[in-house]
Order: sequence, then C-alpha cells, then structure tokens
Amino acid sequence: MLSERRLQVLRAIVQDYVGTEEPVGSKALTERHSLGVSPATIRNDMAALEDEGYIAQPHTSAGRIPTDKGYRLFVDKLAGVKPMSPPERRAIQNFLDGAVDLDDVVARTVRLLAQLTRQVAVVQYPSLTRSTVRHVELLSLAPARVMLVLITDTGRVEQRMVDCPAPFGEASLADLRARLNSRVAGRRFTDVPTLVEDLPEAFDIEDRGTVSTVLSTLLETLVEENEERLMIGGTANLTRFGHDFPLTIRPVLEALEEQVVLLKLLGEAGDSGMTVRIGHENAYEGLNSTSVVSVGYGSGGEAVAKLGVVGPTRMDYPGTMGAVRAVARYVGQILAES
Amino acid sequence: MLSERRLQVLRAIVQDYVGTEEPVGSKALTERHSLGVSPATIRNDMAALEDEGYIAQPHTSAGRIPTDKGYRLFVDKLAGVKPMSPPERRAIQNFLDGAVDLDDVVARTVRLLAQLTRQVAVVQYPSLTRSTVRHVELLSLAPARVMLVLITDTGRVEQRMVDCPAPFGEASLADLRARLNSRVAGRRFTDVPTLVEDLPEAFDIEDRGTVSTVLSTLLETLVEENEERLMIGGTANLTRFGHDFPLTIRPVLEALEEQVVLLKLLGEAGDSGMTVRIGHENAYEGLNSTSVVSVGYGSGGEAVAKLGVVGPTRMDYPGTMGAVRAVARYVGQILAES
DNA sequence: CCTGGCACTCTGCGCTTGTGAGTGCCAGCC
DNA sequence: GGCTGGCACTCACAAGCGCAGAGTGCCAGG
Repeated sequence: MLSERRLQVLRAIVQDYVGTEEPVGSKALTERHSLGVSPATIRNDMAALEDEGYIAQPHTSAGRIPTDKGYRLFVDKLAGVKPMSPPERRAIQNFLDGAVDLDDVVARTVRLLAQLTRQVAVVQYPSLTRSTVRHVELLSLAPARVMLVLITDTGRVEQRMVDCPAPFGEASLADLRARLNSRVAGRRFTDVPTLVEDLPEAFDIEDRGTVSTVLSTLLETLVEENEERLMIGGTANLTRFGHDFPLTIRPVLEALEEQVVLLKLLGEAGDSGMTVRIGHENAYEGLNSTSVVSVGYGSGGEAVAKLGVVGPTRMDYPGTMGAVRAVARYVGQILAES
Repeated sequence: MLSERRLQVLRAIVQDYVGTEEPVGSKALTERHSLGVSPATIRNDMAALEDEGYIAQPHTSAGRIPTDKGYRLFVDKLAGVKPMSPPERRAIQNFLDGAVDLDDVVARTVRLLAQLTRQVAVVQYPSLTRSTVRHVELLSLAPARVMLVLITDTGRVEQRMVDCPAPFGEASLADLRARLNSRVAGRRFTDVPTLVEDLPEAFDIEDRGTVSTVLSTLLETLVEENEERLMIGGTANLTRFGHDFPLTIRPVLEALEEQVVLLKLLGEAGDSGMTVRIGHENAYEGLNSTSVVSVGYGSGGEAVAKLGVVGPTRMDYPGTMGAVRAVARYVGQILAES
C-alpha cells in the first residue's frame, strides 16, 4: 500500500505531465508543489512508484511519466470530476437549443464536445433497439411498390423501398397501416417481431404475400440498423498530440474511420455511469496510446446511446470527464423535449 | 511558347516527382525517360521551364519540383484521364450495388473513393434544391401536433415537427395531404413555393392558420436543408503526405471539419464535367497545398450533387481523375435505379 | 541547337564534443 | 525509521565540423 505522500507525488506527476507534456523530475516537483520534503525524498518515492508500475522513465536519467496503471489510479482515487462552470453550462445549453432536428442535435453535440475538450468527439445516434416506435408510415409509390418509413421516439427516421409480389390496393394499404400502428406505436423495437407475427392472417389471401414482405422489410430494418450510426468530429485536435506524429496519429485516424471499431468501443463501456478506458485497456490496438471517456445519454432515465471523446492518455481527465458528463446531460434534456 | 520537348520534360518531371516524392534532377530524367538528349540539354530546358514558372527548386542545387502552374499545364495539356480497368469497374459496381438506402450509398461511395485514390474522399448528399418531391406525408401525433415528412426522388427523407396553432382534425389532415401531394409530387423543389401559395384559401377559416404553419415549415425545410450535408472519409490517408506533418495536415483536417468550406469548394467547381483545383487555386487558405478533383453526379443526365477527393498537389492526376469519374458514373446509375 | 566538361553550391549525414537535467546511492542527522 | 544533502554517473540533445553526393550554370566546341 502506498503512503499518502506517495499518492500526492503521483498526483503531482500526472498533473505536471499533463500540463507540460514533458517528463517531470524530482526537483521540478518540489518547486511546483509544496510537498514539504526535499527532492531526494521525492526520488525515493518515485523509485517506489516505479517499482509498483505507476510511473516509468522514457530513458534512463530522464524524468518520470505516468504509466497506464498510474493514470488508472489517478482517475479512480486521486481525481474527481471537475464540474463545468455556470457560464459553460449556459453556453452548452444555448448551443444545443438551436438544433432543428436529430441530425442537427448530433452534429452540434459533436462540435461542442470537440471544442470543450479539444479532443476527438464521438456521438452515437440514438439506438433503434432501445427506442420505441412513434409511427410506421406506408406510401404507395407504384401499384406494386411501397415505401416504408419508420419514425422513432427520438426523432430518427428510416425508410426502405419494398417491392411487392403483387399489386396492393390503396384500401389494403390503409388497412395495413392502421393495424400496424395500432399494434406497434409506442412499443419497444425489440417487441415488434412478436407483435406483428400473426398480422398477415388478418388479410385476404391475395394480399398476404405483400403484407409478409412489408413486415419482413420492417424487421430487417430493425436488425440492420442495429448496426448503429455515429458521428465524429474534432479530428484536427489530433495534431496537438506529441510531435512524433505519423506513428501516433495514423492508427487513430484509421480506428475512427472504422465505425465498427468505435461502436464496439462504446458498446463495451459500462451501461451506466461514466467509463474511462486508458491506453492498453482499449481492446483495439490502434488506440493503445489513447484514452476513451464515454457515457450513456438518453431522454428518460435510460440510456439510448453513448457519446464520448478519444484523446491521448496524457489528457486532463477531470476536465474531460466533466465536459462529457455535462454534454450528455443536456443532450438528454433536448431529446426529452422534442 | 514551349517546344514539344520541353513539354515532354515537364511531363516527365511531374510523373517522376509524383512517383518518388523527391526533387528530380536532369541526370535522373535522362536515365528514366528516353528523351534522346543529354542531361545538359535537359538542364537548359529546365532553366527555361523555371523562367516560365512551371517548375521550381526547393533549394539552390537541388532537383526541380513542379509548381501549381506546372501541374495545371500538365493536367490541361499533357495528361489524359486514365480509365479504370474492367476488373476495377466490376469491383466498383459490386461494392455499390450492396447499398440498402441513401445513407448507405453515400457511405459506400466515400469508402470506395478513398480506397481507390488513397486520398480523402468527399461526397455531397443529393441536393434538395435540385431534386424533385416524391411524396409529402403528414402524420398527426397529437391533436395539435403534426409531423411533416418529405421524401425526395433520390431517396432522401427529411422530417420536421409542426406545432399547430389550433387542433387539426384527421379529415382536414387527409385533405391537406391529398391536395399538397397532387400539387407538388414530381415537381422540383424550387417550384414548390409558388405551387402551394394559394393552398390555405381552399380550407375553412379555422384551419387556415394550421395549414399556413405546415406550409411554412415545409418551405423552411427546403431552404434550411439547402445547407447541404456531406460525408468525408479516408482522412487516415493524410498521413501519407510529406513527413513535415503538423503544419501540412492540420489546416487540412480543419478545412474538412468545416463543412461550409467544403460545400463552397464543391459549389465553386464547374457544374458539368470534372474540375481540378490545384494548390493556390483553392480559395480556402488551409487547402493551398492540396488539390481537389471534383465532379457532379446525378440520377439522370443532370447533376444533383458533387463528389471528389482532396489530396496533395503532388498526386497522380490521371489516375485520380479516372477513379472519380468512374465512381460518379456508377453512383448515378445506382440512384437512377432506386 | 546540342553536347561534354568543369567549377561551384548546396543539403544531408555521420561524427565528436559539451552541457544539463535527472537519477541512484550513501552516509549522516533528527 | 524516515528525511536530507552530497556526489558520481548516465543519457539525450544541441552544436560544430567535415565529407560525400547530387545537382546546377556556364562555356567552348561540334
């Protein structure tokens, strides 16, 4: 177990390193923090911290930098979440309030997060599977061609073309529309399959094929869109990384383009509360030198999707966590209102 | 006027420089291209080309590299568009054919373009203003709350909530829906305002307020969405730029995040045919060391939006132009089918 | 108008050296 | 037992130097 002072030393190292981006030595530490002991003592503490794996030296006879394990301890025990200041909160709210539709909400959220944290922001669109159906609309575009439009409670809209096996009258279409909506409107997406199971039986034999086709397209939409969408922004902030660019930045950009990777990343994060994944804690190799701070957001008490930021392991954790939490909270409010 | 051989020399310089990324000297030129003259002669030609501003030396006594003006001449006079090979064409078509909806078409196009050109790809969503209305749907969600859904011929869907000044019956709504569609379905977006101008007059006095509200929301949607959306991809390819990263890559990433800048960029490009903007020809400062190759695409003969790639001025112009043209062509086909 | 030759000018690389920050360890002090 | 000052040691990094190589411009001759 580490003594209180050694924890203080670790905290000081993390703070200084985050600020200066340079390995921090024992002398500098005593000068910048009033620890009440001499550099030599700090050196002993540092040696102990290094033995335990919390800090490391880039080269012999250089200062120390925190390891992933060191950051982990810092985040868990030594640092809180820095709340946003009232003016910042107002700015967030004002900025998000101007959104006109879901796309706009997501786009604004990404921009906001990227600006606040000066890092790369990732925002997942509200997930279909956890949402409920607001309305299903069917439009006849041609005698045997129907457009299916699905509207969710979060304002998301999906549409699909359906080629019917047989012509389908306007009256039957209206009938199907009415029956469909009375069954699924307001229900969760996951419940839809069982709710519509026996629907074809209510129709004349010649329409059943078409009804089945429409329904299976609807179910497909639910499943397919389960591969959810997301939006990223602030990639220019990557250039603030170390100056050892190409090697660092490349895999990160690649990871960001692979939405699958990102979705998995967000998915793995805990369902409630904020999750911080530091360096090698990220399963994806390209993100081994980055940290991901993520949190769920939602219109009610329940999370419908996640958002977060990706930045260097050497980041301002309290500030970043504060910004992420605040943004998630306000986005949830906006969604609840619309 | 430049002699034929000097043009050949310029072409050779561009090709070699694009290939090797290093300034090319007179000796190397004679070795790699059979120009039939000695290095000394080439030197004279180079001096002439430099006087005319087509090439430049990074430092005294280094090889030459093409200037923006040099690339311009190369693109205009010395190089054609390199057509895609049949297997490549098939691959493009196969890849795009798998798309399930408009978002997917755009997403796949971006990926494809980025992979083919190994550069940053930009694809604009089919523009609303140049599209036609396929259908307008009105849904009553609450007595005084209507959802407006606009579906375009390119498959794009926009929706808006409308808060009505007075409760609006299901019958009136159906009436409005029918009248609205009979007027605007199949018409161009730009024509809609005049087409619906006198519509409120056809309704009872108590409904007119609501009808006007709905219509003005519709018109707003048309205008607002005129600020069009786009998707970008392949930013990881930026890391293949020079090794003088931070300075080069940063402004480019920033430009790519500013959709406004990109839209302007695409907008400025000629409406028909392929446009190549080289280096300083780009109005936006951050893109002064990049070239943009763009072209319109559309479902019919007419362009509904544009797509293109952003890369270093030192790019393989014939290959890039070939890829951009081929992709645009196939995307147009896909859109026409759906 | 082309060519070969020649002197000149740079950049880039490898080498050496010096400096400074930082460490580890030890003996002494409280 | 824990803290402190002192001391020798290690390395990364910057500066200075010399050298090789690539490339140029120019000129005289074919």
